[in-house]
Formats: sequence, structure tokens, C-alpha cells
Amino acid sequence: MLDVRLARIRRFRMRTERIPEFTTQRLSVYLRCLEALEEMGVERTSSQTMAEQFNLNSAQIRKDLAYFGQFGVRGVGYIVKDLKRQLSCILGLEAGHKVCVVGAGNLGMALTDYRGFPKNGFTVVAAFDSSPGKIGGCSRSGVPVYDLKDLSVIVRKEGISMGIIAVPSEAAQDVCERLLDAGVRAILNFAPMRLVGRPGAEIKSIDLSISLEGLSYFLSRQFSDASRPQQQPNPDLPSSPDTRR
Amino acid sequence: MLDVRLARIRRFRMRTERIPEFTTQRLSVYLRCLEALEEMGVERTSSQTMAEQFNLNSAQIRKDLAYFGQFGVRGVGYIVKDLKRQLSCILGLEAGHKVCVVGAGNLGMALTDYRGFPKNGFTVVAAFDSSPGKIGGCSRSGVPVYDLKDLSVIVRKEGISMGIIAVPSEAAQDVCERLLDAGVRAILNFAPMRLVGRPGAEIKSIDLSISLEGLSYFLSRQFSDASRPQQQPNPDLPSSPDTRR
DNA sequence: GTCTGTGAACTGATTCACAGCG
DNA sequence: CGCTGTGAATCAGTTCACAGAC
Repeated sequence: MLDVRLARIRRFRMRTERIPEFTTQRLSVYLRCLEALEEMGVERTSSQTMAEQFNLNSAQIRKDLAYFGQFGVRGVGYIVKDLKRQLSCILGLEAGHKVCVVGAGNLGMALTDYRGFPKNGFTVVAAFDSSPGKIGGCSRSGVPVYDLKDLSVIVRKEGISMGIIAVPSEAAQDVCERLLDAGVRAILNFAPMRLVGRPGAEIKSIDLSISLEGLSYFLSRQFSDASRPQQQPNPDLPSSPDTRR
Repeated sequence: MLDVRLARIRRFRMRTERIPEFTTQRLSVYLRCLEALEEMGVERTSSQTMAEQFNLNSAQIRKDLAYFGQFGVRGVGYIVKDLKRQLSCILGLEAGHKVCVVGAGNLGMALTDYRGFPKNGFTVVAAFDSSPGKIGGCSRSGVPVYDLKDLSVIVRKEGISMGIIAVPSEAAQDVCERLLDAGVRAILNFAPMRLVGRPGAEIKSIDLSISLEGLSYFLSRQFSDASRPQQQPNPDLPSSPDTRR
């Protein structure tokens, strides 16, 4: 009786529990998987099938999805098209997001023209820089480069909701604050430093050198045990010769 | 008596325990912190001081370091210069790494010329592409672009130990295998797809769209409670109008 | 006294295993 | 049957709290 109503509601209702960061990260991954499946003409899938594609446990996928509602059909699995739309909606991608890139250097311009963004509902509508040589120009794909001073005006005019920071470390915190002042609540930071944000705003950092260092660590562990390394690794923390700087 | 010898040895010996991935990631962060401290002329620091700089617990820093040895002095703290060198060594950065970038598009070229790498001991010595228009040219900073066909030869000749993949998704798995075949055991992948590797090789992926989606998720949660959003978010997984097919 | 190094307690995420629905 | 959704069990990572070195 009442149960029917209740179930119907729960189907789309998010739980109030706190949702782990890892879960939300995986949601994007599931979405990619579903997109691939849809392209291949697959209409239905199951947590097992999806789990095999990446290196995941099927229970984890079910649990991740269960945080947000009941999207599957017992005994059947998930309808690719439906689940895809649900995930898209959960991630807030339905409407699309306008993005700006601050820093019109090599990396900034590459990100401005990055082809992967439009596919996933992100449109870079503006780049900013403070160098007179760059202001007034535009990226290869035609995105205009504005004066950083006008950030706040353009952000409001264009309805920009996300910012990407691609300026040198020294300038990053200042740019971060300008973005926050302009009302941008979500920032992706490529400057190799920790930015201090504000409550109600999210800052994600991608530090390219740290990523490489993780790989470097792997290499030095890898070869320190037995197998013959290509080059001298470091067999085990030697008191290294003092070749500083 | 024997204890003295024992302590001396343990001081530099890594434990055999499995070291959490998160620990190694943080090692890089500590290293950055130490570099900053050294630049400021600070000679000694403590886990508390460092913990304040980022948002970490001091015990975590001590525990992370303890996986690799005993680098501190009780009652005193850590000697910046020494700890920095130790971390550098643990991460395998002492000797430096030669890196190649595959894919000479916007992103590939931006990564090839990225200024942050040299500072941290990584040198991009070669870029590769398969497009005749790009082969034979070089990046703005003068790194040559070779034919992808010659990958293996150049890798061996230059002693390249790491590869960065910046090609479109379709080509990424192929490039990945070529790198592995050439003996590159550490790969940083920017193509938005999961690459299958091989035992003994490490592949780290950075998916720019997934990062933005995480921010998008934050924005849509953020505004779904109360505070007035700038734009229509999605208040709570609505039974989206069934515009199917 | 200070601050490290570390076992013990805790917190949170993953996996198991199974009840329940189609 | 098969496959989801989920409590219970497990596992991993973090924090606490204190003994021990200086």
C-alpha cells in the first residue's frame, strides 16, 4: 500500500548520507563506460559486466549507484540509456557548464582548445591573461583572451561557473581569489601549489610533477629488489654524494 | 652496544611492509614543502609545522616518513636539508629522469615545454607524432619531434625512462604498447580512457574531463539544498522528462 | 621540557554474501 | 533461475596518545 508510493519516491531520491569522494569519482568512470556501451549499441548491462571493464568489484558499482537511488532492475541489470542519463544528471552535466581558463601560456591555450571538454558538456568560453601581448588575441580555436582585470565582468556576462588555473605558481593564489570573488565556486588548478579556498568553493589540483614523481617512485622501487635495472637506480637510500642544486 | 649499530642501520632501511599509495603521493608534497622551507632559509622543521601548511595531521607525516626510516631527531624535529635529500632519494629523483611525450598536438607540445618538469628533475628530451606535418619539427623550446615509428630506437638511445601519452583516445592503447615494447615502464596518460598495461609497468592516468565532472558534481550538490543558485542547477534528481530516443 | 616513532583505537571504504524482486 | 540492493564482515588508512630519545 504505502510501500508502493515510497518505493517510487526512493527510486530517484538521493540518500542524505555523506557520499564518499571516491564514489563520485567513479561515477564519471561509469558514465564513460555507459557512453561506450551505448555507442556499441548495447542496451542493457550489469554490474558484473561493467566491473570487468575496469578493475572493480561489482558490489562496489552497485553500492556506488545505490547512494543515489535504485536504477537497476533485479534479475535484469541496468538499462544503459537510462542509467547514463541518471548519472549525467547526478553529476550536474545535463545543462552543461561554461568554463574559463586563466593563463594564456602554452598549457592554458592547450586546455582552452582541449577537444575532450565539449564532448563532455564543458565549453571554454573565455581565456584570461595579464600580459598585454596576449590580451585581445584568441586561441587557435577562436576563444578570446581577455584582460584578467575584466574577469569578474566576463564571468557574470557569460555565466561562467568553473575556472581552470594555468598560471605560474606565484600568481595562482591571486588568480584563485579573483575567481572566487567573481563568484566561481569550482576551480581546477594546474599550478604546482596548494591553494587556499573558501567554504562553499571546491578546488581540485592537478600537479603534473607530483604525478611524474609517483611514477619515479615506482621505478626506483621496481628495480631495487632483484631484476637488473636499465640504469643505476638507487638500491636503498644511500648517503648520496652532496651534489646539491 | 649492539643497539647502536642496529639503530644506525635502521635509520636508512626501508621497511618491508607494503606502503600505501597515498603515502607515496604525500611524499612529493612534503618534498615541495621542504624545498619552500629551504628557500626561506629554514634549517629545521617539525611534523607539526609541516602539518599546518597543508591540511594534515602531524602523526600522519611522521608515520609516512617512518615507512622509510627514521629521519627525525626526537625533541628537535627534522633537518630540512637532510630530509629533503632523503625524500628526493626515496622518490628516485636524485639521478633525474628523461621523459618523452607522445602526441605533438596542443596538449602534447604544452607538456613538452612545461616549465615545472625541469625544476623537479624531469627532462623532456623527445616528442613523437605520426603526422608527417609534425615530424622533423620541434617544440617552442627546441625539443625535437620524431616519427612515432622510431620510438623504440630513440628511447634506447636517449635512455628515456618515462612516457607521457597525449594522443587521441583511439590511438592511446597502441601508443601505450609501443612504449612498453620500447622498455618504458612508467607512463602518464592524458587520453581519456583506461589503458591496459603489463605487470612491472605503472600507468597513471589524468582525465581532465573527469576532474571537471567532479567539480560539476560539487556544484550541483552545493546548490541543491537551500542557498540560491546562480543558474538553475538540478534541485534533486528530477524524474527527468522522458525525451527518450 | 620538546618532538619523534609507533602500537592501539578509530574511521571510512571495499568486499562478501545473501535476501528479495523480476 | 539471474542480478540488484544492502547489512555485515573485512580491510586499509588515519588519528590518538604515549613511551622514549634528546
